[in-house]
Amino acid sequence: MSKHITVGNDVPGGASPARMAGGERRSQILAVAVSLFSERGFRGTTTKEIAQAAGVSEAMVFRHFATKQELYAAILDHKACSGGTFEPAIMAAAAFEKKDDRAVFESLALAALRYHENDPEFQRLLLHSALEKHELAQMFFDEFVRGVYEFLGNYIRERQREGALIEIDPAVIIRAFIGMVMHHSLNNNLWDPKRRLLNISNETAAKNFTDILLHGITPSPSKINNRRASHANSSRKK
Amino acid sequence: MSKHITVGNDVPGGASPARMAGGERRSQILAVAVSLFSERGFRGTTTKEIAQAAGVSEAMVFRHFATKQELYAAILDHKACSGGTFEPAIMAAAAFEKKDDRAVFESLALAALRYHENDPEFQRLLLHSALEKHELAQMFFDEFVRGVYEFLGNYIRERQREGALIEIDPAVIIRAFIGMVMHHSLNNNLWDPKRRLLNISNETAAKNFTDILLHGITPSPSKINNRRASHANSSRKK
DNA sequence: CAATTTGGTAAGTAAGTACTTACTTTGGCG
DNA sequence: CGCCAAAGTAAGTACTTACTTACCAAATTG
Repeated sequence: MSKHITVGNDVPGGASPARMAGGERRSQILAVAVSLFSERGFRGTTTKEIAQAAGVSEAMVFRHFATKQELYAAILDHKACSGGTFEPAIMAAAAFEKKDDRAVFESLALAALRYHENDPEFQRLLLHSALEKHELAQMFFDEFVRGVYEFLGNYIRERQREGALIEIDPAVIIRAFIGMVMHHSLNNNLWDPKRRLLNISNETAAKNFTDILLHGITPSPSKINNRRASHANSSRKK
Repeated sequence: MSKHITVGNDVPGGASPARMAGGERRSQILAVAVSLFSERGFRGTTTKEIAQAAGVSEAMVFRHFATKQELYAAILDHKACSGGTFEPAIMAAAAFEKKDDRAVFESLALAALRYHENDPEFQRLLLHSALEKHELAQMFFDEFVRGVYEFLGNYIRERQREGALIEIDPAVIIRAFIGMVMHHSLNNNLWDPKRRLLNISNETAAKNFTDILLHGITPSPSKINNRRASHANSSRKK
């Protein structure tokens, strides 16, 4: 009889007249909307474009999401909460306990760099919503970024008490380090996707940023004989 | 037929119903457009809003700027070229010649921080145009940012040859430092204008970022007795 | 097989949108 | 003053946008 056709819904190119189950279609619309919103922003994306990209009529979009705003909210919600934000605290937990400063910062940087490389839409989406003053962008900042500052701040304060780190306002240290990492991601995703100014792997970036944070760029006398051999840094290959 | 009621052309603010000279009105329209575009982006701002904000009819906007695009281009042009971009090379020229690394980086950071504080619209405008993939944002990046990388890169390479700086890819150093500074400005202007996470003066920020860049955050053995006394780090206050 | 629900569409609508046209006012200058 | 160019406007135009309405068809169920 009627075989339950699990429609191998191949959207791209070949017009699939596929009739999807409700939830499926909904999440498919969400997915294409994510990429369009991140590309063009909320105001720059039309519901017609979303419908076309999903391969359905505009009316279908509005069956699943009452308004364009609701669709946008669903996306930010999904991205900021369920989808992920990569929980750096957990990833570096081991390093935290061992008080291995290098590992703490390097693994944190690497996680962030990898996350943004794999999901560049996220950064664009967040920037768009911040510029458009969407409340959900503020919410993300308040919850997630603040959490990072508190967690890392506590770690730094402890290490300062132990004399392992010098006495600079921990918030400044965090801002400096997150600045290196996020600015680098922003360059890769937004300003210089061709990597013309700087083309290094995430691993190299994380290592170098951590080096700079921990030791600076001036030679410390006690370590002159201890300088690292490898740099293999191939920027500016144009 | 035509009941030409001359609606007393008064602007709500009790402003002048003035009839302006051409150039004046043009730059006034430009000014209000800057603030609207930076607030809502190109697509998010209507020509009607611009006209209303300038206190004239829409037709006047199109007399001065043939299209909305042209108006936008004029703005970016003005902002990126004549208006300013603060030419850091010149500002730090003395420090460059003296090879005073601290002064070079600190004055550069301070200039950038001050510039963005005085003209936060610029950063928003640039971000908007980058997200919207306006060619002029790319042009700004190619010309200005690339220039900074080349200029600073040459300086760093020279200092590395002299043994005053360690051998890290200069582009990485520049990215790291610009990252600290720009990310801090972005936080102040976009994410956390209330400075809840970190509230420091531009001077303190420039000094601390330079400290971190040059010496890192771990105590260098040879300088233990030489640790700075003052930090007065007062984040999170007020 | 009807009956009913559910995925889907074509063709609207009202309110924008960038941009134009045809016209009126104003100020300066001989 | 008279006149004319420039500053200004009201009221369009052609098109797009978010969102609706009315209808269809393919499953699922009894």
